[in-house]
Amino acid sequence: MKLTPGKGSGSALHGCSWRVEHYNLDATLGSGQVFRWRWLGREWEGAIGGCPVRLRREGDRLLARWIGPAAFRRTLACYLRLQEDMEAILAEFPKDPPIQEAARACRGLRLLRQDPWECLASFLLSSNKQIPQIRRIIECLCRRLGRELPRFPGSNPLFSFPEPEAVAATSLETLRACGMGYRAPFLREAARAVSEGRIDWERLRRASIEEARARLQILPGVGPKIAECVLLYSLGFDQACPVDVWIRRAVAEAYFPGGNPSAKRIREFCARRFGPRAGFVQQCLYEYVRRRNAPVQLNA
DNA sequence: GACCAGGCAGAAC
DNA sequence: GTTCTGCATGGT
Repeated sequence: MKLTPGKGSGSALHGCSWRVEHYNLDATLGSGQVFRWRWLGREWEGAIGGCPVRLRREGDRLLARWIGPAAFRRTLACYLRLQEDMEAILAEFPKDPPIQEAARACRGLRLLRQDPWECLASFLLSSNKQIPQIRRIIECLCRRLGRELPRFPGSNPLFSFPEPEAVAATSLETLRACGMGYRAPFLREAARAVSEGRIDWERLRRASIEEARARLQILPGVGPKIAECVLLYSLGFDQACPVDVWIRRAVAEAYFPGGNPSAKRIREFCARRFGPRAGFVQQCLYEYVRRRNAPVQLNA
């Protein structure tokens, strides 16, 4: 069923633009912190909170169109973290040559403020998977359990991220049919925990990072890396620092030459060295080493 | 066929 | 406490 924007303000086509500095949209939407944006050749298309969105850069402006209420503009600005002072954030980066080099190479790379449920579910599906595979699994999940959203003229079908209640009520066979393998029971249990209120996002936002981290790691399948992703990308903890295989290799190479530090030692090192904006530092380093070692197709 | 991927859990040491 | 191993699946 193809839906078209109606005349009501809740499903109308809206647009706006912001003047932005140091905002690399391609790097930000393609940097492995989020998996559902797709490049259409001239602009990015995605869905936030059930609203289809298209984004592009033109000169010093960031242009947005969406199908939904006019007030969605504020939601979008929050999601894109447009109010951030990147100069001030970069000033808090460590002065180490490896970090400064990564920061220079990734100027304009931003962090997003995502929906915590979508973020948790996405990174639960990310373990031991490559980004293109993660994207395919999530797309399949949305097609099967999400709802079809209104389309921009000429657009392909777009689906919402499924609600936790929908995932909680789904059979493991249905989940596994999306190619998620052993992660299926982890995803369903997380969906149950969220839908039953055992994971309370507002409470986690107000908690200390230590408490929020511990509460997330109670969930099966959520360890140090996935917990840090949720803390950083959706709950507002900029000091959170996901350490994955890329960060581990890069940090070991730069700071432990000839050594073979354990994952735990690398995590502790990053938390200590990267400072209060460790999440931004980590994102720059991640993007930098991925570009260097395996050129990223940002517009793919 | 071996190895790896935005990891994690449980067993072995 | 740290290290090793299996886990589903798909790509190289």
